[in-house]
Amino acid sequence: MMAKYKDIGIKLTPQRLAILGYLEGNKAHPSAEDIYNDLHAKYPTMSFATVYTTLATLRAKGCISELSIDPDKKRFDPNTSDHNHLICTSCKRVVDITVPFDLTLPEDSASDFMITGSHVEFFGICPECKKNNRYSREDMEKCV
Amino acid sequence: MMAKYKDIGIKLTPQRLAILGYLEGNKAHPSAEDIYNDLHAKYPTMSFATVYTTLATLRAKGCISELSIDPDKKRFDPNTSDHNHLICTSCKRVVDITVPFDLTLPEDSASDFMITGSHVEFFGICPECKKNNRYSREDMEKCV
DNA sequence: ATTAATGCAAACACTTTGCAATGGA
DNA sequence: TCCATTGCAAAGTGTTTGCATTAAT
Repeated sequence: MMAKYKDIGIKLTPQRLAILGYLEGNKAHPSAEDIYNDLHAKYPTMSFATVYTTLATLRAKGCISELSIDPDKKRFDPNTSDHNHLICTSCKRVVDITVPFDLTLPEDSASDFMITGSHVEFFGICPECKKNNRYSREDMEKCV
Repeated sequence: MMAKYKDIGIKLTPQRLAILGYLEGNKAHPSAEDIYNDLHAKYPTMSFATVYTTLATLRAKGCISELSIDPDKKRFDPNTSDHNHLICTSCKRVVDITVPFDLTLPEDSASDFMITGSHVEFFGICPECKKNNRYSREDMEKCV
């Protein structure tokens, strides 16, 4: 995410500024629906279409990244620097993992792919779900 | 995936046997649609509903796992043992990575989660897409 | 003034579900 | 026989798109 929105090179409409402001420093890895729901109260004219198209635009500009961490919906991350994630398989909360890992892939394991990146996901049960017993054996086996 | 299907403990209908046979040793990480398309020719009565419900049943029985590697559709893997994946961000081909990684997560990084598993995904461009120039800068930045 | 962005609603893609009919066990 | 499974079609999610209107530059 950029410091000054003008540098992004897109028209700064009130809707886009609201979305940019919402995402700035946001560590919740929100879905499009999360964003719409939270912003619609304050910006009644905010539409789903605008949220979706703005997210697509910001992604194309490299301002945010799209996570396929949740099998049921896309989640968005304003932190585009290299990092990994820890996911609660019960409530789908996602938290950042900033410790680095050595993910050197032996040349002969790469199947002649041109490797461009990697991502580690840890699965688990978050403290809240644990405390409230909101988890089952299935949740624990399920890796999102 | 089990050696003898009887051990799974489900009714072995022709449709389920077809799906089980299709998945056995399958390294393509097919989607429900892939499975339906490939089997429908041979088993004309095979329906989408049966594919979906059978996949859900097999997953609940622990015979297959569901991957959220592809943001647009669920992919299924009959290999339920611990392994990782390499994904072509252009054609969405998924290949197995069997080399192990040390993914020890420091206690203080786990945010009090009860860790239950992990998964590494590598992104890249497969040889076919590379050869046919079926990739863009966007594809290479896109991490599925 | 130009041209891109907006809101709406319809369309789309993937998945799930209700229900009567079927067929394994 | 009995009850789970099937196929169909409808419904349910999440996402994208066409288009007339609006507004940022």
